[in-house]
Amino acid sequence: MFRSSGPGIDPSRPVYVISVAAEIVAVHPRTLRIYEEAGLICPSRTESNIRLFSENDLRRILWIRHLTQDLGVNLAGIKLLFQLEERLGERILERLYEEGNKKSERAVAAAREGGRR
Amino acid sequence: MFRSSGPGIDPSRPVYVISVAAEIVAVHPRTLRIYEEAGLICPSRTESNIRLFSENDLRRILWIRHLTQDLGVNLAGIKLLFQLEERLGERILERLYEEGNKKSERAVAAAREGGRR
DNA sequence: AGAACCCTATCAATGGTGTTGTCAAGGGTG
DNA sequence: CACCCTTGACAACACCATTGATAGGGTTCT
Repeated sequence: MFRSSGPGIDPSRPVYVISVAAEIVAVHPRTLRIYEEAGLICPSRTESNIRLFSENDLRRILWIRHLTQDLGVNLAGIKLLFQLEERLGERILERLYEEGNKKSERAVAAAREGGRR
Repeated sequence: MFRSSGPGIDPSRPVYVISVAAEIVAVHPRTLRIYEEAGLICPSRTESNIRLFSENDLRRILWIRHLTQDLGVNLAGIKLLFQLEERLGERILERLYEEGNKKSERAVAAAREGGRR
């Protein structure tokens, strides 16, 4: 499903520093920090406290983007949805809104292509 | 659970006109019309097109109030949550946030007491 | 060492949302 | 007839989401 899910590549591995992550998902770094403050994402940190985002983090960000930009849900609503997801087992929201997710994944793939040029 | 769930009283029976319903749940009538426009509530109508709210409608409104006022979720988010509830079977959200609901029910009971004076 | 990035924290501008409020013009009912 | 209901529009107010800039300080790489 994910371009980078090939052999030897772990989608949960933290690799992108905030400026790179922000460029890939086409969002201001400030916004990513706000998402983290709101408890919506939780990127890893290096020993020297620098945020590192994984592919899974990017996917989560694009999912948040879909909810806010396309559906108009605010951050409080997204937080509630994520809490629901935790309690009801993994991929319920995503199963329900697969089209949105596929869109997100295409966007990631495209963005990563673009970021690589 | 509901004071009015006694014998002979149907919580799904449409009885309250908008001004009465608004007074009971302590919300402006304008707000209730906006909730309906947003697809969050669907009160019955008389033959002459006048809205009639049931006890269940009031409970739903107080649930919406809890989500917006206490949790800060916006109407788009609530709509999504309601869609989830529909697809995942009845009272999932309410089971998760029982304290909020009990609060809502106490509020309804109190409001109806007050409205009766 | 210096450039370029990261960190936190703060302030501000912009556009959008939620809620209440009011006005108008018209219909139903005591 | 008075009063409440209807829809539709407009406005005010406060708050939120996003982007942007700034300051002071740390990390990484060349």
